[in-house]
This record gives sequence, structure tokens and C-alpha cells, in this order.
Amino acid sequence: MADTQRGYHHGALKAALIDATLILLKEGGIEAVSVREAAKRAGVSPGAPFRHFPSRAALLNAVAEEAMVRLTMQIDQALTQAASLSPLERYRALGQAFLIWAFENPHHFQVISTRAVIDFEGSGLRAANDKIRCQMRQLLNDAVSSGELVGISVEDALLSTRALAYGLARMNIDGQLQSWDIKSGDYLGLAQHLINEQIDRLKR
Amino acid sequence: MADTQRGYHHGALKAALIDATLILLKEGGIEAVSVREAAKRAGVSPGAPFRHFPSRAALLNAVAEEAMVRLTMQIDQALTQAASLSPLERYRALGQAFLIWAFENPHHFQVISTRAVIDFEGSGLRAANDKIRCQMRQLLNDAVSSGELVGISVEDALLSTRALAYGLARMNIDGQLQSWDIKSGDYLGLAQHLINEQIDRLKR
DNA sequence: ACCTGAACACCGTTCAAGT
DNA sequence: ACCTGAACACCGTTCAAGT
Repeated sequence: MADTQRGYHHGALKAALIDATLILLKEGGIEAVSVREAAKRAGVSPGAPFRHFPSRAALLNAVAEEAMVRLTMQIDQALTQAASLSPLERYRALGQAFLIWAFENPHHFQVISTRAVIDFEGSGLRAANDKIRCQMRQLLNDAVSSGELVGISVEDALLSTRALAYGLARMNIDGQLQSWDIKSGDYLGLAQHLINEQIDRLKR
Repeated sequence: MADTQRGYHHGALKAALIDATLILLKEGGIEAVSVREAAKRAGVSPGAPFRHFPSRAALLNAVAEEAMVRLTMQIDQALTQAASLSPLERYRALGQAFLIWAFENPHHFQVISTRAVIDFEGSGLRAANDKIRCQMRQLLNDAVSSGELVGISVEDALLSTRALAYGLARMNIDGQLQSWDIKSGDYLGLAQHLINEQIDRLKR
């Protein structure tokens, strides 16, 4: 974008590299991302990216942080819309927001979820992730306090919801949903339905 | 193993390469696997592996097929032991067997689950995977027939069990379980507990 | 039939030198 | 301050030539 690369200096190379990385990601998944190719797409020499990112992992990290921002926005927006609902219904809204984000931005989800390729600790990733977990826990605790949920372990419910949502999203990007559901092709709808059922089952 | 590489010809290069690949996998995950390094470890030139495997993906495929054999064995053994139990209890035994395999052989699980790196179609992988799904479906159908389960969708139950187990196993290899459960460190035990709870919930 | 070793087109990363 | 371009040590893969 806007890379009117008119001279020796690029001007907005950092952003251009992140854009190019996202394009490579969409073209061929995470292993198709190379610093050299991103540099070429940005019209710059192979060494240039290393002025802005210390490593390939750091470049992918930047994409991951962008992805996390979008996920956080999607969740915050869903929670705002659901503000008047009961705690468990807000929990449901949060789960649905995660699924929508993961299925509509599969490459972003792939980058965020594949540790080894990013530096999850440093940066804002860990903090943002923890914040989401805290929001989930808070909602479940509220649901217990209000009597909406009874006789459940909040930690167990939390992790099994998260693991189910994560599993569905991962099966989607790992090409495993394709072989399960021959019919509609509406994998997001199917995933949303299963999470809904699981949350319903928490109520007994 | 047994690679008394005494001359120009190796003798058991194919097996030696698969062994070396598994070691590389254990050392540094899937992206640490290189054909050249496997060749070096097997004491052979960089081009030699291509007499036995047409590509890096094919080499990883061979590891994946070995992994699938072990998974199938683990499941068959669990089902044999549970032969006298009710259909739903056999379903539970199958789920537990999957979790044990995935948590005790994380690198095997990683290779099998990461499409893009292997050729899941060709080979016996697809067939073995389909067989497991059929076994699961059969058990759930039997549980419905015998009245052990009522008022559930077999397809939904099937996929949500699978997605939960897959999600837990993936969170384990993606390093995401570490940040959730600070206590015991017994991630397999935790995963088994959550699957048990989910299966219990199917009974209402 | 199986393996070598050079070759090709790629990588990530570094670093002097240019602007 | 930012970028180039050559360099290094790696890749996957091919292929003539050796045994």
C-alpha cells in the first residue's frame, strides 16, 4: 500500500513488510512466508527487513500482534452488544466472537496459535491472551453467583470451552473439518452450533 | 539403528532415515526436520534420501504413517480391554486412548495433524482416520440403540468430542496448556478429566 | 540397484559500504 | 537513519557419474 518507493529510502518499509507478509501467508500458509520474498514484494533488498525486524520470527510476531488486536476488538464489540444479557449469554457471545474471528481470519489464527514460530511471551500477546481468559473466568464466576450455573467447576468449564473452540478452529485450518462434514460447507455455522450446545450443557 | 554402514551401499537407509527424522522431530519440532540433516545423521550424501523418498513431505509422511499405526494399535487395544463394557464406556475408552497417544507422542501427533506438511490423502492415513471416525460413530449409534444415550445428535456428539480432544492435544503441543493450568503439570490427566466430563454430559 | 558429489535455486542473517 | 549487495551457512531437489 502507498509504497511510492521513489528513492533509496522506502519511507514506510515496516508497514509494507507486514502487508507483504500477510499476503504471503494467505498465498501459501506460514511456511510460504520468507523474509526475502517479503523484501522483494516491498521492492527492497534482502537485508533491508533486518533494520526493522531482528528475525523472521519477529516479522511474524508483528502480524500476530495485529491479529490479536483484531481479535480483542471483535470480542470487546461482542461484549458491548451483549451488555444487557446474562453472564452466561455474554460468555456465549465471547465464544462466538472468537469463532467468527478464527474462521474469518484463518491465517491470523494460524500465526497466533503456532508457537515456535512466534515469540508469544515478549510483546503484548501474552497479556492480551491472559486478559481474554480473565474475562471468560469473570463471566463464569458471575454466572455462578447469579445462580445461572450450578454445580460446575469454573476452571473446568473455562478450559473445556476454550479447548473446544480452539480445536474447531484448528481443525478448520488443518483441513480436518473438510472430511467430517460433507454437507453444507458452513464450517463456521457448525462450530458455532457446537459451542452453543456445549454452553447449554453447562446449565445441565 | 543397526546401521553398520560398511561400504558404498547403506543397506537399510530407508529405515535409518525415518529414525533420524523422528530424532530431529524430537529435537526441534517439525521445522527442524531437514532431508540433508537426516541424510547426514544416516551417514549418507545429501542426494541419497531421494532414492527412497520423492520429497521432504514424503519423508514426514512415512513418520506419520508409523504414528498412525501406533494410534490405531492403542485404540484397538483399549477397545479390546473395554469389550465387555457398554457402548458409551467403550466410546470413553477410545477417547482416552487417543489422548494418551497424543500426549505421550506429541511429535507424532504434530506430524499427523499438521496438514500442508504431509500428503494426508494418498497413503493409508485417510483410510485409518476414517476407520477411527466410523468406530466412534458406531459406538454412539449403539449407545443410542441401547437407550444409554437419548435425545442427542450422533454427528454433533461425535464432532464435539473429537474437536475437544483435538483441541486439548493441540493446545498441549502449541504450548498453550502451560499458561492455563499452573498447578499439577499433569496435562494428560487434566485432558482426560475434561473428556470424561464431556462424555458424562452427553448422558444429560 | 543404490550412492556420490556437484550443481541450481532458494533460504535467514550479517555487515561493510553506499545515499 | 535507512538501504544495498556481497557474503556465509544453510535448505530441497536433480542428475550425471561412480560402485
